[in-house]
Order: sequence, then C-alpha cells, then structure tokens
Amino acid sequence: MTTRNTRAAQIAQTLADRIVSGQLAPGARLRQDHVAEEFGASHVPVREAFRRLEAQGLAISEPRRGVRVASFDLSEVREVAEMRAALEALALRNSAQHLTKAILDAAEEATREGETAKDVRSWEDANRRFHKLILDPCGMPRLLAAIDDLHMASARFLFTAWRSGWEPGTDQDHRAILAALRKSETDEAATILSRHVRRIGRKPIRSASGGTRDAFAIIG
Amino acid sequence: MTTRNTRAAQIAQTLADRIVSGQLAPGARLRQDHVAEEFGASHVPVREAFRRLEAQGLAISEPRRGVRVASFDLSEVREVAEMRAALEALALRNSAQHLTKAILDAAEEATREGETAKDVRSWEDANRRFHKLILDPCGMPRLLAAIDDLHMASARFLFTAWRSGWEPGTDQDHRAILAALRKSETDEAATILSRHVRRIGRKPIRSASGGTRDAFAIIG
DNA sequence: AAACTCGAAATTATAGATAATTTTCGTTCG
DNA sequence: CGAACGAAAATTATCTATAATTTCGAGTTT
Repeated sequence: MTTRNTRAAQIAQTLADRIVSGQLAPGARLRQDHVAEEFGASHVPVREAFRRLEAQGLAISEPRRGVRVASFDLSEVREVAEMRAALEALALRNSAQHLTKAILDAAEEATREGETAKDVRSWEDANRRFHKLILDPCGMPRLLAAIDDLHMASARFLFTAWRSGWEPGTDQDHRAILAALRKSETDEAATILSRHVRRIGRKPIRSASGGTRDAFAIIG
Repeated sequence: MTTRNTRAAQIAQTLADRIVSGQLAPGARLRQDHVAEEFGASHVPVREAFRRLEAQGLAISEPRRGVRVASFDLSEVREVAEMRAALEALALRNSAQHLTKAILDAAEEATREGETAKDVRSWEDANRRFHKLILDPCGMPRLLAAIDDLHMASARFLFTAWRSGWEPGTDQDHRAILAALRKSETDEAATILSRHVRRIGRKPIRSASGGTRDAFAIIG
C-alpha cells in the first residue's frame, strides 16, 4: 500500500481525530518519542505533525516543554461560533448562485440523517455534511479551509460535552435555510445560517470530584 | 534580544518576511538543504518551518517534490479581502465596547502616519497598526490570529503589486471609522470597515516579456 | 525529428545519534 | 513537617547519516 501522503500527514490526521473525538483529553501531553514508537516512525515526522496540529489550534507547543492537547473554555466556544457564523454566511452568499436542485436535495437528505441519528457522532457527521454541501460551491478554497478548521474545533467541543446521551430533534434551522435557498432568498438563508451556527447548547457534566458543572458546545 | 524561540520558529519568521516582502517570488522553490545551510541549521528545523509556512498559506508543499512559495491570483486577493471584511467586522463589533479614547487617538495617529508615508512599506506598517489598534481589544485570540494571517497575505499582495511607485492620499475610511467609533455608532463603523477592507486596487505592471498586465491588491 | 527508456544527479524523507533542557524524586535543611 | 536543593531520569531540540523518490538529460528507437 503506497500511501500518497507523507508520514507526517498521516500522524497529524490520526492525532487530530483522537483530539477531536476526545480520546485525547485537553491538557494531555503528546510525547514525541512515544508517538513515534506507536506509529513506527522516527520523531522527525512526529515533530512535523505537531507543528500542523499547533497551526490548527488543536495542540499547544511550548519550547523545550513539549506539546499538549489544547484546552478550551466557554469563551473559545463562543469565539468559534462567531467566526463560523461570519465565515459560513460569507461562503453561503458566494455559494448560493451555484447551488443546484441536486445539491439542495442532498442537503435535505443529510438533514434527515441528522434528525434520525442515534448518537452524537453520527449526528455531527450528518451536520457537517449539510454545511459542506451548501458551502462548497462558493469556490473559495482558503475560506473553505478556514471553515473546516472551525468545524473540527466545533466537533471537539461537542464530543467533549456530549460524550454520551443524545436525543435527536427536528432541525428546523436546516429546513428553513433550504427553503430560503430554494426560493433564492440568499440574504434570508445567510441570516438564518448565521443565527443557527451561533446557538450554543449547555449540558451538565459530572466532574471528577463528584459535583456537576456545565459543558458547552455549538449545536449547529 | 535573544528570542528564546526555537530555531524552526526563527527560520519560519525570516522566510515569511521574505515571502511577504516579495524577496521570494511566487513559485520559487524552497530547498531545505539550501535553507538549512544558510541558517547554519540542519534540515529538521527547516522542515518544521516549512510546515508552518504551509499552514499560513505562504508556501505549498508537494510530497517528494518539494516546497514552493505559494502563487496567487486575483480570485485569491478577492477571497482574502472578503474574509478580512467578515472577520474584522466581527472583531470590531466585539472590540467597540472596550475602546478607550487613548486607543482611538493612537489609531488616528497611525492614520496620519499612513497618509504621510513615503513608500508602500511604511504605509502598510501604519495601516496594519491602525487595524490592530481598534481590533485587539475584542479579546478573541483565535479570531485575531486568523486576521493576522490574512493581513500577512494582504501585505504580500500589496508588495508584489506595488514594488515601487506609491502616492499617499488621505484615508477617509479610517477617519470615518474613527468618527463613528467616537460616537459609539458601532454598526456604522463596522459597515464602513467592511467596505473599506474589500476595496481592491489595480496597478499596471510591466511583465518580463515587455507587455503590461494588471496587478491587484487590497488597499485597506 | 519526436518520443521513449534508462541511469545518474539532485532532492526529499526517514532513521539513528548527540547535546541541552526540564522534570522528577529523594534528601537535607530550616 | 514543609520547603528548598541537587543529582538522576526523562524529554526535547538539533545534528549527522542513510534510504527512497523524483527530475533531467543522454542515448536509442520508431
């Protein structure tokens, strides 16, 4: 199997998945020799992977002190929500004129899948697919890459908060966005999308010390 | 001042400066052994620096084929302008309530310096200072980092287009933004800022083959 | 003459080794 | 008993060496 990617990219991808899924907790140390050994690689590609994770905001590196999984708090959840709102609205405005009926149908199907998802992971997958479908046609690669990074952060917030317990509901926002797009009411669709992405859910979490605190995540 | 940063960070910084200033042309190859030799380093920190430049959009890496300075065209200039407009407007809305008279005075001073700048480099420096002054108080580090990267891209577009020949003018937009902020008319200020950042200038450039084509850059 | 093949040179990717720094943990001193 | 110190261990950052891949050109074939 000749992988087309570099070793560093593979390692970065796997570690990113673990961080997003919550398998690697915020604050956890990433020790280069341990990671290298696990992947059967030397530490050089591992260090390159770390630099990538750092740029994506998933890890934090302090010189001579190693790399840790980035921590986050409510203010960063809010920040990512606001950035997503601003950038996704922009993308949608540029994407709208290129949307076809087939794309909108596929987005509706993704919405249905999200509504019937039985766990948070499959809901997130369907939700991301919805957003990607209606935004990709904007043809702005740099913008789409930035949105992708923000979605990854969103997913991390979500998986950390909703480790278990997920009840699906009808996604009125998605349907309203699609209805507006079908009527070519771009501004309306962008406005709903912007509001939709800024909705932050709260869930009580049992902390290690026995008490309960609240966890927050973007639920759009 | 010995920056206690890593070698990789120093190399990335220096290369980024060269790319932004146009000293390294779009498409130019970055050969790790040559760079390593120049900086008196091995190829390991050089490779880490490359990953950083890649994440910032300043370089493009193709596995086994090396790293090149990223190319860009009018559509990317437009894209960066739109992204800056969206994100800087967001930042300003969150920054407005924290702005003090001292900050606004400093921003006005930066505007004056930009108006009297004798070359494009010092104009860009003053312009960036203006934007940074009024946006930094928003206290959203991830947003500010994203804006920083976009400013770097903007500067690159500008320096590539306006390698020479620069005539200063009064910056009415900056003054209008400051006036609105002084009156606490945040929405008005954000609207002007958004329009301001999307202004794209055109300049005829003598190409190598003797003909002239147009170069474009964000002039806000 | 154009296209193709093969091989050498250049370059990138990975591995192994070394030096420098931080962390850890036991011991001593207040 | 707790804080502070210091050697040992672990970890990071860097360098040198080796392996793998691509590029480019000379020579051959159609």
